Amino acid sequence: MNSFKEENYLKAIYQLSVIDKETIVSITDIANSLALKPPTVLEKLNTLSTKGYVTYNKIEGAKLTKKGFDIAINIVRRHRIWETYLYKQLHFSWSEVHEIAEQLEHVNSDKLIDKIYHVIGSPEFDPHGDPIPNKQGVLPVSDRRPLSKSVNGCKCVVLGVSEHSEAFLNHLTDLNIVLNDKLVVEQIIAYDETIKMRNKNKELILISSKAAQQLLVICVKPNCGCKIKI
Amino acid sequence: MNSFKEENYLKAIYQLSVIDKETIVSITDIANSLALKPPTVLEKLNTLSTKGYVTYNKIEGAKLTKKGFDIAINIVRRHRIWETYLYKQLHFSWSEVHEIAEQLEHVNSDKLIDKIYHVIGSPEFDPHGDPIPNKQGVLPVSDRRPLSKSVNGCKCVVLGVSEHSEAFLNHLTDLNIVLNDKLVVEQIIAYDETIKMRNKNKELILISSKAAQQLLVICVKPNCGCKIKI
DNA sequence: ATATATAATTAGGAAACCCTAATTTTAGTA
DNA sequence: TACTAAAATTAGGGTTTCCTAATTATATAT
Repeated sequence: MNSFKEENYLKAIYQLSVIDKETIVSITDIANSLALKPPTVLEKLNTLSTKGYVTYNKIEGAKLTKKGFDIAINIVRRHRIWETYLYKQLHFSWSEVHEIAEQLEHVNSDKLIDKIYHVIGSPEFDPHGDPIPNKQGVLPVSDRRPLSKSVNGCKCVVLGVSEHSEAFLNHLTDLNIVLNDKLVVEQIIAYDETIKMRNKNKELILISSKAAQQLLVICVKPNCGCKIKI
Repeated sequence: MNSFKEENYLKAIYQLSVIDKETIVSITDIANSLALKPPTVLEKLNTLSTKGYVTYNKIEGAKLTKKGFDIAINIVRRHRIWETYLYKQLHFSWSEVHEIAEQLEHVNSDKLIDKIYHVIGSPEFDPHGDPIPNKQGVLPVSDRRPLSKSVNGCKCVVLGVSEHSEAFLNHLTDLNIVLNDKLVVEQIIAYDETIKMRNKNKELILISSKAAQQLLVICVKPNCGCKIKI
């Protein structure tokens, strides 16, 4: 019975809180993320608060309650399932998928989600490498981590990205990095932490620290020395 | 740029005007069909009118302009395509399909509709026998007509229904009438126009005039004498 | 023709959502 | 510490969407 708008508020708060567990979710953050103005957000936060979906105060910022979290994580689940379905089943490109999923995620039918989730093979991660929460809202665990946390000699596979901007995705294309690529880290340049690595065709790739922080990989061998905690 | 709500108004006006070309679409009709109150509808009709989607006055009722018609018919197109997709591709039952399609029809992506329409084989009619408008909003022609317009001895095939109520669909199930059944009309009882007919298993079926008006069929042989204009 | 339903309209108001323009806090810096 | 920039909040207002209650038309039926 909760609206499109409310779902988007809860999703935004969830997504802002996931970026960094410590920092508080401020009104300004939410306003920026939803393209609204702070007073609008404050007002809505108060009603969401009376409805028991969030708690809010200046010191702690906005926090989802269990009730609010359940809704938010479910929207995220729907979004990632739809994205995967559009990509794998209807052959959309990754750049097209997000916008349509933003609409489809609000279609309220658990049975529909169950069916399309089954069709795509009930995966734990979407093609971007983002984890798909299960029905209980629990995210699958994985050892994926930013490429930036690598050590020399590490062999890893590209699982996804943590930034979805057009600019970043295009940059990866330019660098000739694609999903499921195997990369071997040759050197991490001490001065600016640029990473020198080779892909499966032994081509040399240089990637900046900034970009490496947004590229998610998994080590081929466990306990290879990389800092696997994301 | 037109909202969910506006789309539903335009669709409602379209659907009410299709039932009977002559009768005017009144405020009360629209209010009933959308579960709203007359003043609400009147107000909206005025804004839809200034926006150029409808014309309205007490004598002629609400009428779609070309602009309004184009939107309405497109929603109908999306709805019927989604219903067919849910039924044929995701194996929903017909009773479940409508409610979900009511939501999906508002998802704004022509490319998505194109894709799923292609997947279901670009049919001209949905499994209920309802015609699917093409992109230009033109309905496919067909010789389907109500069973009630039959003549004795007519052989026809069940194509669909013009009433989608639970009660009517259950009644058909009770009568053991299913889509694509071939029926042979044996007698139309003069007094109350009850139709006596047999299905492919030669079982005798009696159907009231009221129900026969809602059951859409097509004659197996053209020019068999039935009044084919719907 | 007149009384009585039914439909349309007007009036007025509430809630949801969103804004700008102050004002007040809070935090960061000279 | 005092000043300033940034963030939060308050005040007040606009639009949309929906309502109830009252009024005016329009049919319908006796």
